[in-house]
Formats: sequence, structure tokens, C-alpha cells
Amino acid sequence: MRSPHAVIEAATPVPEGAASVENHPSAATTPGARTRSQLQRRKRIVQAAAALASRGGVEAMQMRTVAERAGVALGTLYRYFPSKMDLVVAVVGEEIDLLESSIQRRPPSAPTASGRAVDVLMRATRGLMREPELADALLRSLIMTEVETPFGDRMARLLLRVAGEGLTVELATEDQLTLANSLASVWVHELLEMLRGLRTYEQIQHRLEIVSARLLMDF
Amino acid sequence: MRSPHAVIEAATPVPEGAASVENHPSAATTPGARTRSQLQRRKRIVQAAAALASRGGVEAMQMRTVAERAGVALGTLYRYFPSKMDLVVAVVGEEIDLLESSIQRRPPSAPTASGRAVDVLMRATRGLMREPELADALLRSLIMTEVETPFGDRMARLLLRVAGEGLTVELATEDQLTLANSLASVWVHELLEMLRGLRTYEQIQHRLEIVSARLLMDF
DNA sequence: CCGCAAAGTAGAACACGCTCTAATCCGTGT
DNA sequence: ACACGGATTAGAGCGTGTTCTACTTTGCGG
Repeated sequence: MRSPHAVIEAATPVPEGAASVENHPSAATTPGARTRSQLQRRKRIVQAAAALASRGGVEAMQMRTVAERAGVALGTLYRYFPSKMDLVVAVVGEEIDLLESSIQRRPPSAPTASGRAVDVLMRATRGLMREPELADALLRSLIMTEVETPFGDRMARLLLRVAGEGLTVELATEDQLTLANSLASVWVHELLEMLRGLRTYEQIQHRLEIVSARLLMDF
Repeated sequence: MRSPHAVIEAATPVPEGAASVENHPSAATTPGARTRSQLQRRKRIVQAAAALASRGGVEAMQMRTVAERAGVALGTLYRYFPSKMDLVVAVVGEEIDLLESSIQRRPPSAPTASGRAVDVLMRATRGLMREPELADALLRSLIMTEVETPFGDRMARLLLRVAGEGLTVELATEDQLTLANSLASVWVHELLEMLRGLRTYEQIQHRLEIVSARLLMDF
């Protein structure tokens, strides 16, 4: 409904017939040994799904349509993603990959740990909000899904990494992970409120600053 | 799947034919002038829905089944609740009322503000978890709904009330509300994780203690 | 090259949320 | 008493996620 380009689709109008033979398609959210062409197919599916979701949200991303657009039979789609939710989760995975690499490219520069965390979260917020339909769809789906998503954990580790500047995440204590994880869930909550039209960027930033200052106080 | 009684259904096997003429059926979550028999019907519907949801969760609560069990036509059900989500939200409303009054009956007694907050949250957790299927359905729906539910705010005020013992909530600063609200959203997140089988009571308690200690440190 | 299991395909079919229709019921104002 | 309008009903029907079936293609070990 809103703007016509997806954060994710970027340069991917979903090549139909003979696709270029990508080698390491960033398997991201799905391990397990696969052949090259299977990875390709998987990638095409996710791209098609993302493209569809970026306009019109989840409802525009119909399984039949995704299959068609990915040039794949419905049965095959279901072989790769046993449910629509799994597909959505995969799309989310790519989204996080993007955020992660964006952060690696241009790390936050605030002086305090808390500040850097807020920085990252606000950047993620703006990124997601570029495609409200998509963001809404993805967020809600993530929360709804029975499937265990590594979302919270990934976000927590990301936050820890930028918070404790040189900190090796492996050295983080259980409690530190808990705190980062909690900050992430507060963020998700704020995002949902924003999608409901109950928050502005400024409000979110302010609230995150307050909470982050306390949760990450001793980093 | 789990235990056979619902927190809510209590003494309500959904009277079918000639129902007793209840007078003030605790309109709770739906204002608007209605006739007596309409309120009765509405109540029967919600009860049927709750009873179904309490075993088998949302999926067991099929609109056709709810209608049948409430002794009402499908069309009528949809007249009262335009979507399944609205029905679920109504059920949630009743559940929250219960929790709130339980807390009023037996207030938390921990010495610190943070402790009392955790106390309340853990009690709510155990209450909800008595009916996991139902809790799951209700929680997710709450998060999902477009409708603005006062849930977060209600919870935040409740927490503030027990945290600052004699504190009049009206005197709370904006920032204090933010902190309480954030604690509530962390709690919701933990609940979801528990429903996914990723948390025990002990873990949740520990995590809430850590977070609460920081968020409510100066109460 | 052969055979065969795994993967893919087209499409029918099913389940369930939701909508629509035509008929009937019910209560209220005149 | 009666007519009228809104509420209710039974049931058909639609859309979309998911499953199933029968068939074909693909890739690989021997």
C-alpha cells in the first residue's frame, strides 16, 4: 500500500528462467546440506515472498502467488517451507542479515554503551519503517509463530557487540545476555506501538534511551 | 491438551436452552447500549469460546463450533464479533479482570519495589499458565490485534501501584510509566518464550528479577 | 547406459475464517 | 391488533493456507 520498494528486494526482480549460478547464497536461516540448485531455488522463493510482502503485507504474500512468482510448484514451495510462517521467518532472517551488515559497514559511534545500543535500534527502526506493511507483517508473524526463531537472541548478541565495544560476545555472562535480550523485547514492543500509530520516532528514541541506560548501565 | 478446566469457565458449562435471566452480565469489554437478551447471548458466546479455547487453544475455537456451542447461528456470532480476533480479545478482557482482582485481594509483600513487581508478575504468570493453550491464544491475540487494548498501560499502572507502595499512580512521572511499561513488555516476551517451551518458572523469575532491579531501581 | 530414489510438477481437494442470501422471528410504536 | 424494521437463522458459497495424488524429471551409484 505504501512505498513501492522493499528494503530487502533491493536489486532482485526474481530472475525466472535461467538464473545466474550463485555459489554461496547466504544460507542464513537454514543449515543442512543442500545442492547448489536447491539453494538457488530457496533463494528465489524467499525473494519472491519478500517482494510480494513488501507491497500489501502478509496477505499479498499468498502461497500460490509466491510459488508462481518463484517459478515453482505449490508442492515444492511447501517442501521448502512447511508453512507460510516458516517462509515469513526466512524473510525476517534476510532482513536481519541486512541490518547486521549495515552495522558492520557503519558502526554506531556514540560514546556510551547504552547510546550505541539505542543507535542501532533506531537505525533498525527506521529501516523497518521504510516498509510499514512488511514490518508489520514480519513482526506480528514473528511473535505469532510457534516456530522457534533465533530473532531475539540474534538481536541481543548484536546489541552486546555494539555495547561492549571490543567485547567478544562469547565472554558475555548469562545475565548480560538477559539484559540485552530484554532491551530487544522492549524495542519490539515499541515497534508494535508505532505500527499502531501510538509512537513517533522521537518518543521511541526517548523511551529506548531511558530503558537502555538502566539495562546496559555497567557496560 | 493439558488440564481440563479453564481459569475462566469456572462454573459455566454454557447453558443452552432456557438460560437464567442474568441481570448485569459484567459487560466488561464492550460498552454500548444493549438489551438484556443481547447481553446474555454475548455472554454465552464468550463463555463457549473460552471453554473451547481452554482445551486445544485457538484452533479448537472454530467459529462454527463456537456458534453451535453457544446455540447461535454463525451469522449472529459474526454480528457480535466481526472477526475471530474480536472474540479472542473479549475473552482476554475477562481474564485480565480476574488477574487484577486477585492481586487486589492478596497484595504482594516483598520488601523492595522491584521484588513486589516481580511477585505480581510471577503470580500472573502462574495464573495464566494454568491454562497454557488459552494463555497462548490470548497473549498472541493481544499482541496481534489492531485494536488498541489498554493492556500494557493497565499492567504498567498495576506494577507502579505495587512498586511504590503508597504511590498514587497519578503522580507517577512519564518516565516512571515508561519503565513500568517496559517491564511489562519484557514479561510478555518471557511468557511467550515459556509458551514456546524455552523457559521454566525459575528462569523467568530470575530474568525478571534482574531486569526489574534495574528498571525499578529508584522506587 | 540403467535403474531408482529423491525432488519437482500440475492440479484437485480439504479446512476454516468469513460473507451473503432468503426466509423467519420478535418487539415496538401507532 | 397489526405492520414494520431490525435481529436471527440455516445454509450455501468464497478465498486462501495446507494436503494429497498421480505423474514426470533429475541426479547419481554401479
